[in-house]
Amino acid sequence: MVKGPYPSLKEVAARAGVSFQTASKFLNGGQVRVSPETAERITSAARELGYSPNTIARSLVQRASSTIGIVAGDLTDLALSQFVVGAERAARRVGHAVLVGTLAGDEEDGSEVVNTLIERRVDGIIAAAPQLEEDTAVAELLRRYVSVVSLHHVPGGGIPTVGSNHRDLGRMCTEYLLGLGHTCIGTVTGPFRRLVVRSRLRGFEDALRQASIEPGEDLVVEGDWTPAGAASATRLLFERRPQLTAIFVHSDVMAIGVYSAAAATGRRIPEDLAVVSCDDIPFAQYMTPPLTSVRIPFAETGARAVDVLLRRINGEELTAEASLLPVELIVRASCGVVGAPRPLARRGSSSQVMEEKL
Amino acid sequence: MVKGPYPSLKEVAARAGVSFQTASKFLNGGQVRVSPETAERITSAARELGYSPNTIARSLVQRASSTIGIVAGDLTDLALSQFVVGAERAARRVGHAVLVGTLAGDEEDGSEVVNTLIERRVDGIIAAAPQLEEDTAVAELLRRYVSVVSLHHVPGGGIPTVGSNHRDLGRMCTEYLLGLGHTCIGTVTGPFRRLVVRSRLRGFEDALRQASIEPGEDLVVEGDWTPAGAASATRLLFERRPQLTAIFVHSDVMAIGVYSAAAATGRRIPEDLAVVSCDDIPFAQYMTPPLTSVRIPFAETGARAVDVLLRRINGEELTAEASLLPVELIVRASCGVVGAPRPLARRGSSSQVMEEKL
DNA sequence: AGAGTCTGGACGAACGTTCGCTTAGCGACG
DNA sequence: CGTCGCTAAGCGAACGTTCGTCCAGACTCT
Repeated sequence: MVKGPYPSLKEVAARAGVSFQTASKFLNGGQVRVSPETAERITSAARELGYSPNTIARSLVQRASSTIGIVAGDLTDLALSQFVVGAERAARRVGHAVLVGTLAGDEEDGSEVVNTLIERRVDGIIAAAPQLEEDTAVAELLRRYVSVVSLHHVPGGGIPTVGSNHRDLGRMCTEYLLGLGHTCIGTVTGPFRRLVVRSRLRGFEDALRQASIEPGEDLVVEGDWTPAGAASATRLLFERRPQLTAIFVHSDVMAIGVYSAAAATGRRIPEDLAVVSCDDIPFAQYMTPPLTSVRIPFAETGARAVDVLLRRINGEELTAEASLLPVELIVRASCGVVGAPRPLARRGSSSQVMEEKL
Repeated sequence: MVKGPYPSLKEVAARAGVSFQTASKFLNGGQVRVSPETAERITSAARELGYSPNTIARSLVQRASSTIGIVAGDLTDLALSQFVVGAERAARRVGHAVLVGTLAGDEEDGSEVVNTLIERRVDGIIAAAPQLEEDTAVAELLRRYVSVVSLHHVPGGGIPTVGSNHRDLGRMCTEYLLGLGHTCIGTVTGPFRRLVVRSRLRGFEDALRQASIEPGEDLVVEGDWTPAGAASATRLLFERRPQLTAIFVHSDVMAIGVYSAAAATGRRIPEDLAVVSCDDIPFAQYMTPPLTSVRIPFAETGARAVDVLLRRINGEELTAEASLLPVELIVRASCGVVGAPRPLARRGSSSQVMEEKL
């Protein structure tokens, strides 16, 4: 199915009786002076021919593609897909298109994906793949060729990050449980090799110390983001500390495992065990009992990432290494608080300020 | 942060002491004869300079961008994100990149998104947005400019479709329930304006008729893909037919609502009510009881879509209007069948044959 | 009335490739 | 010994834009 070639500026100009450069300036270039008659002739010629500017040629001379690349991890993950959606909309609003490369399999060659983007001369790249935290080859590639903003930490540094303050997040959740009167609180985390996980853990420990509780190592069990892994992690916590009354778990998907482990050991939620989680996926409100969880603004983060990236491309030197977005605790019944949800918010980059205080 | 300009072929050639056209032929063009010495000189010059071919310039002369566009609906939907991942990997494997445009808000201008892709001269477009079923403006645009393959029906026809046979799917689910001995079976569907929904409904009716059961209209209630909507639809079914013992629901997310409505009316699953659903999202196995659901191969469909698109671009006339992929019923406890999951598969385009038999 | 200043538009060059044609050199063949 | 054919490489043109410069005419000012 070969569709006809697109009409070029030359053809439009010929039909309008002007030089193609004049047509170019009028149609695509911004501010030009043409007489009203020629304007009309060019406009209608373009309309009749169905002219559509060839961005490829434009990019070639302007040496900018108006396209940004996103290297995404598992798009099936709700967090990442929301991020991509937010980024794409923001990019489109400012006239940029988005080229995505996925990095699903853990042993896929990230360099290959990045090279595809670089060969297409994207103006910049947004890295949104957790596995890039450990990939020095890709980090090198990114640093070398192109402006980059990342959602996660990239080895070697020098790449600005956007996201939320996860140390704050960990502290907020823990403080919430402490405020409810819990004193023996465990946590089921994501894999330790992830920086977010370690940050949340630090926040968890911060809060406990501030409440004069020693954050024992036996209160922490590493999970693997799956319900099954979280379930066995939870059972381990119960064995170590039968008197445990609250759990801070690092994802809603793992919270499912926490729920089932609680049921399996005869504990009721929230009467015997309070659970607070992270992500606030849509499903959280349909769990029984509905899950209290931290909403992380992934879509907004995507938009922010685009914003930061575009500024870097324009040569702005951004001050903060990290661009922070506030998270919000969505209170539901899993901690025993009933009635209308009472949001407990942390606003703006005040989060950063708070971190610096400690 | 302005990164240095990329080295061009001319620079590589100068360093290697050859003409840039020769370097071009050797590095990017396939089959050329160069002497071993020059080959070596060009190779090392390219390596030392960090040469990366400029696909933009290449696209300009070849009039093909090696890029395909995907117009995607709500990427947050697991089905669509899996589809996109599958498509992207398949495209990359054959040297194509993927430009995505999202169409999240129901009243976003689809034409704008498609225009962005067309201006970038994508070689073809994959439409993966249900809302395009009703958008004639976009349909017109697509038909006019570029090769297209769609996941959904596009108004006006003429655009090949990939996906699964949903009439078969509906029949399969219903037959499964009939085979279990149920005779009063209701269904909670998606919105009727979607073709998939109507196809599944036809399959549902096919199966009932074949079992000599009249498919009464009161057995069908339209849902809106949300758990809340599905819950009230389910209650309506119970009011109309208190003796109902089985429900075929069109998505796992809605199945959550079915479960809660069953609980609210004092029915146990699977003892009093059998539930079979569609999508088989990861969460289905963690519901209580685990949900029997139809696995639809979204990732494979994405890969197939790329395959079909590329063939169309190359001028192949595909025979079937629809390229079909088999679905598979994943049996879990929600229909009362316990023990090891017993997959019930429909293979290949045999599905199509079966549809034609009726 | 001549010099200066706009205004509308034309024109050449460049962006980094690919592609087809030409050419220099060289051995082989009739 | 002239011609043919082959190999390795060069060269010009083209792809569809943007951008800066140039130019002819009309108008203004002194």
